[in-house]
Amino acid sequence: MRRSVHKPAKSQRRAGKVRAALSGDQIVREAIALIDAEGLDALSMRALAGRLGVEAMSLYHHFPSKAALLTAVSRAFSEEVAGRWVNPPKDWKERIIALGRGEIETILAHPNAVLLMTARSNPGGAGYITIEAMLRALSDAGLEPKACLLWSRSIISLVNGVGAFFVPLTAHADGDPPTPDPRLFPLTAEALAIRGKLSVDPYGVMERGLRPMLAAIEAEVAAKRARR
Amino acid sequence: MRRSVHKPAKSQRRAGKVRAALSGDQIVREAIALIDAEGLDALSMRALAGRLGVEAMSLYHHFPSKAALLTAVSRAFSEEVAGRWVNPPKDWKERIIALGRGEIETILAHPNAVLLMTARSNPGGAGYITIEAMLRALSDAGLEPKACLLWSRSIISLVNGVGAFFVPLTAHADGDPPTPDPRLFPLTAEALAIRGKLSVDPYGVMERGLRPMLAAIEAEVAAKRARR
DNA sequence: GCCAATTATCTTACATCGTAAGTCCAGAAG
DNA sequence: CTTCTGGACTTACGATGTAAGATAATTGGC
Repeated sequence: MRRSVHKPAKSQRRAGKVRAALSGDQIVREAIALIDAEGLDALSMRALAGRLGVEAMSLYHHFPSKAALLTAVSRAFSEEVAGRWVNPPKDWKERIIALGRGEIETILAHPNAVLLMTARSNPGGAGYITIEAMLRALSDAGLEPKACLLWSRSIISLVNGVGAFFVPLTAHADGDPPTPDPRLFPLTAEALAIRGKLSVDPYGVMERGLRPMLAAIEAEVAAKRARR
Repeated sequence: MRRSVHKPAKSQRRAGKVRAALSGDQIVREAIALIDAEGLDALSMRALAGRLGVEAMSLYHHFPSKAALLTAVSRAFSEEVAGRWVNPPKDWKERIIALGRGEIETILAHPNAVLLMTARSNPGGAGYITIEAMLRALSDAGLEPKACLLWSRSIISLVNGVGAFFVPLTAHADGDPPTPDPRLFPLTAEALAIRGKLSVDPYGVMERGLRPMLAAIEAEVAAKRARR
């Protein structure tokens, strides 16, 4: 038994020719491909390794646990959102709307990952780009840090919720077929009936929900300035 | 010693004829207790059965699958929201705010179940009460069904997001400790620092985000009426 | 009260999951 | 070359959801 070194790899050789068969990025890419193709539940360490032509345990040399892998995947999605955010508008309101659009685009591009994207708020690393951009926009609006935090949360929730609404429902493989009784819940039944054939622009829906909030923020800042 | 860590049923059988008297409602109640006490991940069929003095497979006579059980749990939470919604206000805006308050109260009462409550939208059965109430309020506001559906989604997302924000973060045992680099993401780092010591009223935050949306709905209805 | 039918529970078993521990090999360093 | 070492492989374990069937408790008919 030798002394165990046990250190999460930070090596990252800068020798430009190392042809590592497996890299963290490659694993994350393949994980996303698997999720897109077969759903979040299909992402097991063995299945993912199989796609990479490798055994399951090999993945643990790049991520300490499956949870860490999922965090990395979530971070990759955040980066994708940031990537869609090309030449951000100067006006902070338009900037926030553009951010929201990128978020929804990414959700719709990876419908099977919607839970990952909406449930994990702290992706770490480069995943903070979008959060920082959001806070920056709110800060530019004139809010102080605490208000930035609270409003950002409201905005992100709204955007994610609208995005999630527009991913095609998964035909609920789980649980029940819970169609509401039209006599007890007439409006709900009608809403569910429309639900499928709804042809509206997700970004328009987001914007209609978002603009009133942005206007309220503007008014809040103006009011505080006037009071001072 | 491979088995029989617990076997209460057998002793009961020996002692007499007292049976576990298992019912769907009781299972759901115990599931909620387990989630509240030990978290969502701790809810396994065996653990739940153990709490009920029963074997795991017995649960399958009341629910066809674990997913169905979770749906039933989610429905129970919806019913709890409805239960908090005593004497609803006349004004549709106040009614929506009251609904949102009940939702957040329920989320905060069951912090470990926040994912269940926010991710499952179709609880079925009596769980539709709150959705129906929300749609009814929007309908009273003067919106037509399609607009009701879209706006309800925005409102629910906002409310759930604000509620989820205020559940104490679980120090997420999984994944990474993703503190952002303050040089790259100064605002994010600051926000995370405030995050813990934030003392604000969740309901106030919700209301501040919600009222602008409700005002926008009112304006939308008024505009359409004027146009006609 | 007794027996058959029904219902709810238990037993056993299996495939799959995440992952701990240890083995093995190829390439870099001396 | 030899040695070191990092990454991939093998094996194994406990936990999970649940299918299939055995078994016990309850109920309804007489």
